[in-house]
Amino acid sequence: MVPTRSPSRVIVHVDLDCFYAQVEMISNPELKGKPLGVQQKYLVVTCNYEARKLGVKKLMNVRDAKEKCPQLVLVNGEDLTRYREMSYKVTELLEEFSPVVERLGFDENFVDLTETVGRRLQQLPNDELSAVTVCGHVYNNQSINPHDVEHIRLLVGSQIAAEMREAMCNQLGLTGCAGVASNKLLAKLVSGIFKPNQQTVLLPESCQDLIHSLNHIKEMPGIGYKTAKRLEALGISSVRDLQAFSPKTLEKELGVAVAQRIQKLGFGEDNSPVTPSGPPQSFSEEDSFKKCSSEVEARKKIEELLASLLSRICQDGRKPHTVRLVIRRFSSEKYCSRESRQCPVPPHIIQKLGAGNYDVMTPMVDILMKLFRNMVNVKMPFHLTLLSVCFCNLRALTTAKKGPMDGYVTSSSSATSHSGKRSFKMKDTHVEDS
DNA sequence: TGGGGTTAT
DNA sequence: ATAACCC
Repeated sequence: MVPTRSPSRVIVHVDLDCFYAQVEMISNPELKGKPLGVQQKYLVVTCNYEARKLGVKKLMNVRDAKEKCPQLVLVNGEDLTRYREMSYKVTELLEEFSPVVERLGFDENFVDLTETVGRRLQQLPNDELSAVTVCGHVYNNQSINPHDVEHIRLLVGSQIAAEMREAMCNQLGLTGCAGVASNKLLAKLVSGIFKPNQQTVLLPESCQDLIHSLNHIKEMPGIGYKTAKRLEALGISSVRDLQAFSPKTLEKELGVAVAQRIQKLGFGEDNSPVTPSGPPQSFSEEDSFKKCSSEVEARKKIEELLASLLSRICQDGRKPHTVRLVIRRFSSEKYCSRESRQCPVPPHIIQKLGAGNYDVMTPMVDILMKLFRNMVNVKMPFHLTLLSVCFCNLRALTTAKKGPMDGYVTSSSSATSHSGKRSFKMKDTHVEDS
């Protein structure tokens, strides 16, 4: 046997255009054609292209946006329910093309099309292979080699990407971009090249051009705020700097795992798999505000968050075995510093969660207030700017019944084993059940 | 900077 | 429990 090299992958990154604004325009078609912004608190978190043409940017202050664009129509987007629902419709639609779909936020998905492409090529007679055409743009306008199998595979990927966008438009009324390449990093980078509602395929020969088109390492997905700052301190600001930097020194500075991963990113290499997201691992609701400084005030807010969460949990059907409370304290210095406490959801409450129960509210609020007092000394003055409640450690069912099935792997226990693994090590703070 | 999410340590 | 990353 000759060692056989696995074929390179075909990955598509699908990125919806100004997603929240699109959902709002579907909800209220009168908004179409007008400059529209979606507002959360005092921020325009996203806006449609009419608004962008008039100078509105993402995450712009409402004041600045109105000043730039007085005709701007604003809708409140603090309730994510409709966005979340539409987001999962998109993911489910994409899963029809390949089960290997990974969500990134609400408006982006990666799909591994390697097998789908392989199957399509097998269906094709050999003499038609070189007749395969591209859908959409080719990055750099690079010429296609009809005798290069890798080219052909990516072109078939571009055809499938076009079918995906057609289906999104026809079935959901949504437009978006797509990028097709041999890994997630490159697919993501190339999807943004032609912007709204277009798609682009990257052929391997243009890979270096694509990554060097980035003006700064911070634009590299996977290099965030913190790492970019540390790299800058090392004199690394361009992708070329990152490529040329001593690997050993980088490992000492960032640790071997991060160093090796990001330096590979710098060469356009990314072997991370498209990991099917499946159902969410956690449900959370949060609210930010200028000031919350009393326990009763906090309880009120926590009750609101909890009520929404319980209805979501109920719809999902799975049971959360852990609950967490998150706070943000007012402090001008620390950027985005949050504290949290979590504990197990008592078994008798877990049981009640299915039947749309109302009397879980009171005991759950009691638990959350204990977590609250564990973090906040309510006898001292305090100033919070955010509260968040999170349910996680979700499991299919609570089948602890004894019976003839004991010792067998049941569908519920196998469904639960994966998510059950990750949290048993975590420490929960002890709150006595009231 | 909102209101979410994920994984690694 | 926190810190990093993503949108």
